[in-house]
Amino acid sequence: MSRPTMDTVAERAGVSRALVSLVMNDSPKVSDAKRTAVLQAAAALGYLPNLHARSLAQQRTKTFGIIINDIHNPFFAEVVSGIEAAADEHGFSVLILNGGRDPGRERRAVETHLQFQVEALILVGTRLDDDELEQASRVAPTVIVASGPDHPGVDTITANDTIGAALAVDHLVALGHTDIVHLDGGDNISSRPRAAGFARAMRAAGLEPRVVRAGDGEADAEAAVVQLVEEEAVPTAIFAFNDLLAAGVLDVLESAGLRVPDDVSVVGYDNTFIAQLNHMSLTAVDQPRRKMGELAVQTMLERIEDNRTKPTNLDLAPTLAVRGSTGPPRHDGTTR
Amino acid sequence: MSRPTMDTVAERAGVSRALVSLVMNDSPKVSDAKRTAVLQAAAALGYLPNLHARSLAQQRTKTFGIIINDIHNPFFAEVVSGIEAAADEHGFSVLILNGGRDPGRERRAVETHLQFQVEALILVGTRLDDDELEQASRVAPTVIVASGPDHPGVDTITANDTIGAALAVDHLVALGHTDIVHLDGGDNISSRPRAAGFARAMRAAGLEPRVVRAGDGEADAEAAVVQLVEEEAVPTAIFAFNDLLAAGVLDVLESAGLRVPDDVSVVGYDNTFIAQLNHMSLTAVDQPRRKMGELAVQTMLERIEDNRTKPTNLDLAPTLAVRGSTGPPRHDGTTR
DNA sequence: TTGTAAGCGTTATCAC
DNA sequence: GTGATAACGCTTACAA
Repeated sequence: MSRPTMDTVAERAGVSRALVSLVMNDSPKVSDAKRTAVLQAAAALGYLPNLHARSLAQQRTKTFGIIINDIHNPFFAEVVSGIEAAADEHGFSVLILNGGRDPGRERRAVETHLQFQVEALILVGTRLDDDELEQASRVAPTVIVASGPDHPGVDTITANDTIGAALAVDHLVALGHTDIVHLDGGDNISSRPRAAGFARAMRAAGLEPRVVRAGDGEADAEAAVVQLVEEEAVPTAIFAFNDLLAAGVLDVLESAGLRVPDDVSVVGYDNTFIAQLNHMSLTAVDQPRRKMGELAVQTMLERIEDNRTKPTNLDLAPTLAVRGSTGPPRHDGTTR
Repeated sequence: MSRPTMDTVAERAGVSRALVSLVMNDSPKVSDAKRTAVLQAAAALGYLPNLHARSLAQQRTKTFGIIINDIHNPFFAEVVSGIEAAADEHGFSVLILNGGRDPGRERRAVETHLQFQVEALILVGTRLDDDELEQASRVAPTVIVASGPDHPGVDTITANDTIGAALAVDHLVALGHTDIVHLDGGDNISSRPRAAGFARAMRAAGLEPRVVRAGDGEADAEAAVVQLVEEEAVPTAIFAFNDLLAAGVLDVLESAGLRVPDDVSVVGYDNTFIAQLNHMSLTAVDQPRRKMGELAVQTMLERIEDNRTKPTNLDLAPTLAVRGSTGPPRHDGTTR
């Protein structure tokens, strides 16, 4: 099962190894006769170049290292698609490692990527702290995607949480809601900025912001909503940290005998395919995920090829996808 | 930004490069004094071994190449988790490439993996045909996961579709259903065996199987269900090819004014988190995804380390997760 | 226990 | 156009 090498091909084609190398990298300065001879030999042997040897000799890998915080989250999958498309276009390969929501594992993933000599790191939804990020960025250009804008030293691609939250609030206010609660993301890295954006938008509308701690999973909805019900403080609208949490909210409200959107309107965040499922039909803030992936690549390319050194911080504008989970409040702000 | 090499470390620690290598692979035959000297030098320099150089010298990579057919499908993510865990346990790394539902892209991914000298290929939900699979398996041990059992030459890990379909049918029959329709998976590679399992289970129960062509996405439900409604042939229960399709079914039934499970019971396949969302509450056949991933690794290990040569074909037993989308039929088999 | 040196499969720099 | 030959960074006999 030992694979053929350039020498094998060279011998079979009756040429030197260097010639084979030239053919493989389709150099113009090689005669047609030899070229076809080499290609034939290679095909016959099923020759595939050894990337390790090439990287070593070339002193570059044309490879990006991606780390996704959670392979299960559909939000990240779309970012990765954007990265892959853009990388491909520029002749770069992409290595994906799964952070598994675990900082320790993510740390090891960074190390693995660096050992593979990737030319840049793209961290999607990272759990690493600023020190670690800064350290990594000293070894290879590093960009973080979708993890809040405030990380000194590294490049960042984000979608503005303040604007996103305002989009949700304004939509609800326009429908006539005045009693709106935000269920926050708990420990999630984006929890704070999103909640801050909510508070700000509410105040701008002359309303008092109410924030209840929740989390970033479906299961985190229950405690929060139950608390609201028990305190008889159910609002006419709920703005959830993300789609998954919103899905949980939908469910708990239903069990409590409250109808969406008749009794309570619900807004999610991310606009993943969960929101898009017609059965959920969730109004949600949309982050331009693919675009974010593409920009991450572009940002890294600027570092590698045009050796930019000044940090980039791109903050994109989210949009709102309006669906069936929001409507005008039934009464004038009191729960039934 | 040029990174330190073993020579840099050796020089700094005042030893030979070979000694550094021994330390890095923590060989027992090196004095404590030199060991700490080397480790200190390495740490001070931020030394990271170059994996390409190592692979080249060692003539092995201790790496598996995974290709997932669709990074967006939550079913595959779980299989990958199982693979990662098992690989990790045996000191193997894992490289993930995304097939993107596109055979051409998957073909290139196989090639990339082979160029990286992976020691085995794990194809999750592949779209390649038997010829291509056989060809790949001649270069590196290859196992396919979750793509139907009939692929000569390569190892396979599957969950039995016949049993899975029977689980669904028997559950519905036990509830009293006699009029059950299967919406199949269209072009999906698992469509045929699953439909065959359905037909078989129905006949075993003395019932006539009805199969309607659909697909493997949410959007594929509409045409199929609309057809049933228009022909006034709506059954009391629908067994969908997968969860996504079932989600679509739920939605279309709802728009048509039919209640689940009162008017129609619905069963999905895969038991992804979509089924588990309480708002969907979908009864679904469950495949042991993690286990399948673990077994894939084990199967490859047997080839690599114990040089097994006989093909393995593991066919696991699915189970049924019963939820709110199934219940007894309202009437005696006629639609209202 | 440590060092020397050959070799892994490429690419790149020269001569020819 | 083509072919030697020296890197690339590491491992691994074999010597010392």
